[in-house]
Amino acid sequence: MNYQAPRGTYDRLPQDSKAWEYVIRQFQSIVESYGYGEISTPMFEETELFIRSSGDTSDVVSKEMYTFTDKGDRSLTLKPEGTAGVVRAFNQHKIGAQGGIHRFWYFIPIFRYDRPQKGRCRQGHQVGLELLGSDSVYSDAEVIDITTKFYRALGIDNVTVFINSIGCENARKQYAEAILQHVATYLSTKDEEFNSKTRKNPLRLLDNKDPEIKELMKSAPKIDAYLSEHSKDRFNKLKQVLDTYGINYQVDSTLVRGLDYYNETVFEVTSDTIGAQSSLCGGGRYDNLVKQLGGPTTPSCGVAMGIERALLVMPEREYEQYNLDFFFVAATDSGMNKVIELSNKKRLKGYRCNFDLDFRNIKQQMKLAHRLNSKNVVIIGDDELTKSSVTVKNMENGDQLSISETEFLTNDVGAN
RNA sequence: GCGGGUGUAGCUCAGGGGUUAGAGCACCUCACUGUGGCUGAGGGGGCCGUGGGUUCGAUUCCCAUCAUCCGCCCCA
Repeated sequence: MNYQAPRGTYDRLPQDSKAWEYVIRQFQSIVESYGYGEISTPMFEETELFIRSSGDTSDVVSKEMYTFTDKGDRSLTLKPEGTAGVVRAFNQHKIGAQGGIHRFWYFIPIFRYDRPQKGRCRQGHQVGLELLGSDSVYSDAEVIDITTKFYRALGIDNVTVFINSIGCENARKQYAEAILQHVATYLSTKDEEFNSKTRKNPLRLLDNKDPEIKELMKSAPKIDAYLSEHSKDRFNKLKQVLDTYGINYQVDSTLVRGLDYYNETVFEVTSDTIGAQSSLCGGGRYDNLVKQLGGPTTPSCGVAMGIERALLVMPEREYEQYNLDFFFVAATDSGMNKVIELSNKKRLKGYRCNFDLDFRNIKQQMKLAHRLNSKNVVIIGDDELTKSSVTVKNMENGDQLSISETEFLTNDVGAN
């Protein structure tokens, strides 16, 4: 029997990890420059948590969750998104009890039972951040600013953020009603499944790709008309602040989010180069979620960015070519002890060192050094042993020099 | 969950109802017993995804299944 990774999952091998680590490092250094701290929550939570936060009509909850019952008969779910866990931890540890603003970042796997496709896996990975405790438009702007900085750091040019305001819950209800009225005649021609799906979340019609629906939605009412004065002012202020930041954005009044907890500002960055899964990240405000999950009133916003998708659109870049600084070669058996001694001393100084565990002949050892991409080879044979010296060979240009052992250990010869 | 494409060597891919299934790259050995890459010569490697059917005979045709890719859907 040959085993393979479960459908929709993949192994990340060392050669893929350079790009991966680069992405994570960029994210981390950006969010840390804004004072965000890492939060790590369990990979699974009570199923109820996700149903309460994302909403039981969302596809994520209704058909994509990895839910299981443990031996204590608890219903648990591998997390399909990051926000719910952070908010749960925030409430559990009473972090918001004294008020104030709290900034978290995370890097997590997410699990969704869905048909695998380009940019879509059953175990995906996200980096994200949550800014809890501020209802200021400056908090929206900060999150959007970090998002654009992140993509720019990855070399993804001309990042455009699509933004929209979906207002407060009340406005959304009224607007949803208006949409339903607008499509009433059309709905009467469709089957029951489509009808019930549409009635549950009418706003999804806005970004539907069906040409017929697209045409129909052109004449549909716009959300602006249903926004409260407060929401409108807020959205206008946000646009001004984004201008101040110099952020490239575009208002898209059809932009809605699939998870129920969002309100007011929502945003997304897309790419047309990765096929159907064009969304690189999604975020927005969730002013009621903390309270809804049992905490204090805590207006908040956040964003989650898909790592797999970022990697798809990211331009190729050169990563460091060498995996080792020194590969030690023992020309004869008597050199082996010295090889171990010197490689360990160099390792303690932070150099990446290795040698042939099988101690084959010098030619084989050289080949191995080459294959392991070592910057230098250090040759230790009988000559070197009697002179207490080493021969250092630069593997790029083939230059070779003989230096004393002490000089080799104290100098940074061959380091660069 | 629905539709379409593809599964042949480690990788990229040819091929084709009939002895022993190919190429390029990679790998190993030797030329080269204290020196990798370059060159030359040689070599190892395959249940042709899996299960069933048709057939004298299937890796090739048919069905199923699994995986993978693309689209729908959904979303990151």
